[in-house]
Amino acid sequence: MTTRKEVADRAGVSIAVVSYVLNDSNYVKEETRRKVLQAIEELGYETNMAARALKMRKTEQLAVLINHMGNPHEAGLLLRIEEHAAKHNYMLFFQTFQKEKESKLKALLNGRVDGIFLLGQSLQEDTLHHFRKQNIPIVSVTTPVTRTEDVTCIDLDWTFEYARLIRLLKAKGHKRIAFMAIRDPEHPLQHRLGAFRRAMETERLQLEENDVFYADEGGLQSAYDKIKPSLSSPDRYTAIVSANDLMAAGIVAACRDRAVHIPNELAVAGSEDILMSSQTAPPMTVIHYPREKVGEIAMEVMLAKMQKRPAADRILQATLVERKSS
Amino acid sequence: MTTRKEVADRAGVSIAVVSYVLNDSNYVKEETRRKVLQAIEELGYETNMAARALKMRKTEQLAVLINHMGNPHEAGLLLRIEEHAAKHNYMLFFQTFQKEKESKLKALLNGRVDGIFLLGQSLQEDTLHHFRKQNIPIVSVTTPVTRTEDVTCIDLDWTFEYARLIRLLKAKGHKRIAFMAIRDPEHPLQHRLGAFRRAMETERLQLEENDVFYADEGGLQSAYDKIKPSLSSPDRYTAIVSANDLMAAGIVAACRDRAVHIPNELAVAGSEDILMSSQTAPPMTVIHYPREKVGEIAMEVMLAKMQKRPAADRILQATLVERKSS
DNA sequence: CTGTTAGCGCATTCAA
DNA sequence: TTGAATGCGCTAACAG
Repeated sequence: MTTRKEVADRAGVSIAVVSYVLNDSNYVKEETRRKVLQAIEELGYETNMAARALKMRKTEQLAVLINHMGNPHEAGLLLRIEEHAAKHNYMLFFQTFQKEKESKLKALLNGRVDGIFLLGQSLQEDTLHHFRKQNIPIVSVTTPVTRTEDVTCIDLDWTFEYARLIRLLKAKGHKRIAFMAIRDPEHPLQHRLGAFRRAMETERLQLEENDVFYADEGGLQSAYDKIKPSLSSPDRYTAIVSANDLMAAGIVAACRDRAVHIPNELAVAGSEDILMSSQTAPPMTVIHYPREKVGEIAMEVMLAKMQKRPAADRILQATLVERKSS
Repeated sequence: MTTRKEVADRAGVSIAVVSYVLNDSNYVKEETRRKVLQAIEELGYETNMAARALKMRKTEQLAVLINHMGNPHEAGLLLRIEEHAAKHNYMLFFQTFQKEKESKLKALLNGRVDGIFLLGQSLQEDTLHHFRKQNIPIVSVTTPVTRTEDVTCIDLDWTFEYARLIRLLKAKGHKRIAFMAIRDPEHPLQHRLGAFRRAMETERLQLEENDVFYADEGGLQSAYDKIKPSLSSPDRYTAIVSANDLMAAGIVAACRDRAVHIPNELAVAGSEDILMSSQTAPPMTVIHYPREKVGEIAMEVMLAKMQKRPAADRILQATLVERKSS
C-alpha cells in the first residue's frame, strides 16, 4: 500500500505538504504542487479512507435499515437514496433489518456511519438514545408507529391520498371498500391503515371491521392467502385498497384463481406504483408514490441534520394513477 | 464519545486489558473481566470501527457494484448477498455503477472495503490492477465480457440452460426462435446471447440474424419498444426467449397491446424468474435463476479469496419453470 | 495475568 | 511556503 510518506519522499517534501495539496487546505507553491501531484500519479497513491475517518470523526458513510428488500418499492427507494447520496460523496450501507438484530446495531454502526436512514423501521428508545449521544442523525422514510423527536420523517399525507382514491372509487359507485393491512402492530404500514380509516370517515363511508384484512407480512403470497377464502362470499365489499402494491398483486392473483372479475366484481387499488402493478392483469390503479423525490428529500434532510441545520418533517405529494383495475 | 481510555479508568485497569476482554485475545482474571464489562455497560461503550479498521487493515466492509438496481433480479441478488455477508459480520456497500464513475472508484473504495462484488460489471484493466495490488479480491456474479484471472465468477451454464429451454419449445413445435438481447457490446448480458447461439446450434436450430433483437437497455420499456413493430409482420418466429425477465415482460406487454396471443401466436420465455414473471398475463415460462444459492456461494468465494484460499469459478444449476406463456 | 508502548495513515497546529 | 510533531482510538508485541 502506498502511503503519504512514500509520496512525500518521492516528491522531496514532507507529508504535510502532500496533505495540503490533496485537501487544498494550505497554500503550496505551484512547482511543489506539481512535484507532489506527479509523485501521487506515479505511485498510484489513494487516500486511505479509514485513517481519514478516524482523524476527522467523519466517515462519509450512511446506513440504510430496510425492512424487506424483497419489496421493489423499498428497493426503489434505496436506489434513489443511493443516487443522491453518491452525489454528495456518501457511500451507502444497507442492512435488511430485523428486530432481533437491534441490540447488535450499535456495535455494528459505531464509528462507521454519519447517519442512518430508516426504511420502514422503528428503533427502540435506548437505541435512539445511543445514536443521539453520538450525534448520528436518523431520517425515516415512512412514519414509524411511535414518533420520536430526533427522528425526522419523510412521508406522504396518506389520509389525503387515500381520500382522493376513495373519491375515485365512490364516483364509480363503490360504497363498501375493504383494506388489506398487515397484522404486526409494530409494522410501519399500520400508519397507512390509520390514514385509510380517517379518509373513509372524511368521505363519509363506513369501514366495517371485517372488511379490514390483516396479512401476516407484506408479501404477495400472504395477501393472496388472506383474501382468497373471502372471495367466495356472496355479500361483500366491491372494492379493496391495499396498503402496499405487492399485496395488491396478491389480491389480483387470488381473483384470477377464483375467477372474480376485476373491476366488474371487485375493484383493486395499490399504494405505491411499483413496476409490477402496471403489468398485472388487469393493470392496477395505484397511488403513485414519488420515490425519486422522496429519495432526494431524504438525502437533503440528512445533510441538513448532519450539519446541525434545522430539519423538519416533510410531507410530499403523490399522484393517482388510474388503470384498469378500478 | 466513550473511548477505551475512559472504560479503563473507570474499571481501574489499563486500556490493554479492555482490549483483551473485548477481543478475547488474552487471558484476563475473571474478576477483572467483570469489572471491565461493567464499566463498558455503564458507559455504553462501543468499539470505534474506524480505528479498528485502521489498525487491523481490515474493514469488514464489502462493496457491491450493481448495474441496474431497478431490475428486481439484481436487487434480489444484492439482498441475498447481504444476507450471507451479515452472517459473517460484513457490512455491505452498494453502488449503482456507471462506467463514467470508474475513475473515481479507486479513491472511493480505498481503505474502505476488503472485497468487491460485481453484479453485471466489467472493470478496466488498470482498475483491476489497482485492486490486485491492494489485495482486494473481486468476485463477479455474471460472466463479464472480457475474462481476467483475478476476477472469480459465479454464473450458470447458460448454454446448458438455454438448450433445455429450447428443447421445451421444440417439443411444442417451435422451430424459429427469436432472442431479445441488448445492444451495448460491453454489457454482461452479451454472455447470454452467445450462450443462446451455442444452445441453438446444439439443438440443431437455425438462429436467424434478424431474429435477434437488440434492446437499448435491459428494461421493460426498451424491449417493448424494440419488439412491438415486428409483431405485425406475418411471417415470423413463433417463440422468443429474452436475456432477462424485465425485457420478457416488455414483450408480453407489447403482445397484449398488439393483440398477439401468448402462447398460441407467440411463446415467450425469460431467464431469471423474478416475481413479476409469475404475475404477467399469462404467467411466464422462465429459467429459474437460483439467486439464494448464488448469493451464498458468492460470499463463500469472497471469504475464501480474502483468506487467500484458492477459489475457482463456480457454475450453478438452474431449473426450468414452465408456465402459461409457452 | 496486566501494563507500557509503538505504530496504523491521516489532518493540523505551531514554528520556522 | 514548508516541516516537525501530536493525537484520533485501537491492537498486539513485549516486559514485567
